[in-house]
Amino acid sequence: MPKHSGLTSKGAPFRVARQSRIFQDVVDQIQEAILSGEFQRGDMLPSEREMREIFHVSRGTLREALRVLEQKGLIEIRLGVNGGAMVTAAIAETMTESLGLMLRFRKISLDHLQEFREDIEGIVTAKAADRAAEADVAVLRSLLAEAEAHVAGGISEWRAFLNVDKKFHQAVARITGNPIYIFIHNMVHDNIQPYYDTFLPPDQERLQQNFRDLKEILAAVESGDADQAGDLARKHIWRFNEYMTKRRQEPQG
Amino acid sequence: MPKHSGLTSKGAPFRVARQSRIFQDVVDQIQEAILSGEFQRGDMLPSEREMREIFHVSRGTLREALRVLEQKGLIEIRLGVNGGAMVTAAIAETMTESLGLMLRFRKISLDHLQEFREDIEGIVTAKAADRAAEADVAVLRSLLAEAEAHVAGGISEWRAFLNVDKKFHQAVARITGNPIYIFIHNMVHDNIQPYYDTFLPPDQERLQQNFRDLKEILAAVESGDADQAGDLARKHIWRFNEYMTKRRQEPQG
DNA sequence: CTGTTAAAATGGTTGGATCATTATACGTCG
DNA sequence: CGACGTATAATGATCCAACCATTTTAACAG
Repeated sequence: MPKHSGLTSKGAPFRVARQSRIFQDVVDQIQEAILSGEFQRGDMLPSEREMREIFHVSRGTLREALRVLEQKGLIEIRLGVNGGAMVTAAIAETMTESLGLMLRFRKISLDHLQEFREDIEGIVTAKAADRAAEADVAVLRSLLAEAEAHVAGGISEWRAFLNVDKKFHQAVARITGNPIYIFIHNMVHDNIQPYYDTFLPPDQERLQQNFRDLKEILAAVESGDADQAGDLARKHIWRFNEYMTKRRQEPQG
Repeated sequence: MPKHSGLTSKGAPFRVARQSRIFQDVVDQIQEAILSGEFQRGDMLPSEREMREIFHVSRGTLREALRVLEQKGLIEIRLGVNGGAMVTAAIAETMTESLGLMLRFRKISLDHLQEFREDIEGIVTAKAADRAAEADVAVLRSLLAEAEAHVAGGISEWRAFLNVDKKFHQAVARITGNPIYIFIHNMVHDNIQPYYDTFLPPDQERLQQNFRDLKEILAAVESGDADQAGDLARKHIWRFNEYMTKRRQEPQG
């Protein structure tokens, strides 16, 4: 059971009524202050010794509250003079970490994640094809040119190419205009990437294949053909997944 | 920046090298013990006073570590004798909470979430139509019958109907065989539900419409028509979103 | 002006004491 | 004997006061 969801879910009119847990009250108050905009991203919370007096709690209790807020991705704590708790908004990062935990916990497998990634990439790309303005397409063209340069450089620029590839897909996600797709896309990508790094050795043929994929995807987006753009994106991811899966099972043989 | 992702992402071979933070070391050790299976779900960690001696840290430091693990969804702490830190695996719940934070933080809007939900529901249902075995269909049929009974009961059973509706969609997600879809589906649902409760008053006509939707979706799944199943599911969600959006803007005038 | 050093602010850690909660064992009374 | 209250002990929650470690800033020496 989550300690408290954003709104009282389930229609149940009662809360768990757990008194105790003073630090939770501190967490709630600070969280509200942040969410209400009273503290903006980048603002510093008062020092621990000040807040200790404000809330009338011991420093230990206050620090437990700060640990929770830090883990939620709402604040970041730095050391030294002028240090302290700074408001951040790294919620997406904590979700990425949670997905990583699920993977390591075997609640989901890499295969599952790969399947999901195909779908997300397909949907996102299809939507992008529907909604892309000329300026958006220009961004993609620019990234494609960058990628082409790295292809010319051969496998020595493999990593640089992958970096541009990531930027390309991020740019596509951004075109949808819906930040959830950007979040989900990054979350999945960041958790799959380490496996690519481990099991996908640099390879000239795959470098070129990848580039051709991007080129075709861009063409489909340009022409506004959502269905084809989606299909191409799915196949693009699928190819990589397929190859990685093979490589992943070879070594263990 | 996330304190540490599941694997060293980005290919950067270095860590941030922050010494300090003894509690982080404790967090890492306990987390590893849990992820490695040394502690299974339901197991109890030693008491604070025991762990204080094991790790050679003060109780305050240890408690900060436990707070972090609790917030991560890895443990749950209960009070009283026989209380203590119990290993749980409520990672999905923390992600649901994080999505709620994003909503409240205005990093994403309800409209964005609704769009995403249409896509997820469409994909999931299409996949279910592809993969449903006879036993799976039987479960859906049973749920549909349950729903029908509540429809007959009229709007007084509105909430009961919604409950079955949720179960139906969850069952569909389960048919995909991919736990990510279940997670994502629940995460989105649980964050949207409160808005439905607030802005969608019970209504006989909508109750029947909803039931008809489920019936059609089941039929599509039964016949294995993935495309139609996906379309129906999308439209099903879309209709509700559309209506809610209208109602949501009326009161504000 | 530059490099070094001292001071101060701030988070991090410690130890010990006490309070609050709760399962369990015990005992009392019907 | 059984139901109900009560004492007990284990465990987390909180507090307090001191001290350590890190880092910025200012003062200072050359």
